[in-house]
Amino acid sequence: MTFNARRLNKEDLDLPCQELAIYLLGKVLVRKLEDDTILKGRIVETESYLGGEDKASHSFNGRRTSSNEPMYMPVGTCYVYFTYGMYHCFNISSRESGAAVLLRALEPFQGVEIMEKFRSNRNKSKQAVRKKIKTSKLCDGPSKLCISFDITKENSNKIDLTDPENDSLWLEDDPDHPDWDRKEMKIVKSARIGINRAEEWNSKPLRFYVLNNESVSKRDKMAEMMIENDENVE
DNA sequence: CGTCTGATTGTCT
DNA sequence: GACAATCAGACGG
Repeated sequence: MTFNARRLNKEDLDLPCQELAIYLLGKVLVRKLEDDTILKGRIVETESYLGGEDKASHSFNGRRTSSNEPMYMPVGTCYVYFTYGMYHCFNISSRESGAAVLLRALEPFQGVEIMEKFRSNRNKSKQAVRKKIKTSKLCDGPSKLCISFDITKENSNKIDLTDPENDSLWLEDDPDHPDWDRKEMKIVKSARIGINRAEEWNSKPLRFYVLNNESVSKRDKMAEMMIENDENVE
């Protein structure tokens, strides 16, 4: 049951990479499957990947291949990247050409049973040993959210999230959802996760997540302390 | 809670 | 041929 959900358009998303990453926190990713099932999750963790100087970005130094092409496409284009031989990562291109926002975690609230099915079907461990995944942990990582939402390079790469003709994947503003109070949302800024090369870019605060949200993939205690201190000052 | 390791394959050099 | 924007499971405190 949701209220006043509004689909986000080009103008909403037309922001520089880092601003878009922050803007997306609290927004809702919606997926409509072939059988019309609707999956929804609130975005609670994002990362910015800039172009040019950003060594951790696939578009570093203007690098342009058939694979990273969506990073150079208009705002709101999906860039799905296949990695580690078995996982996908889901990005949304930003205003600047060659920059995109990686979605790292969602708080699922609709279609949870389907997500559980997608997740456990991937697990190769024996059924008997298989543990039930906590709802808040269904999408607490960039590849886990792709598995839960059945997002692959094949079915979602280069899709325009703002195209009204596209009814399989889009974003919504959902300010009046009963169990979500936007005013309570505090944003933590920390270093990105899983970046090995890229030296000095490792430390830059290009990851953004909602403080105290159970679905965040990895907490940064130091960064969270900074926020607590800021509160005391006010 | 934290740290470590094996799995697995498309993509680029 | 080496690497990768990860994950699940194992093990230690």
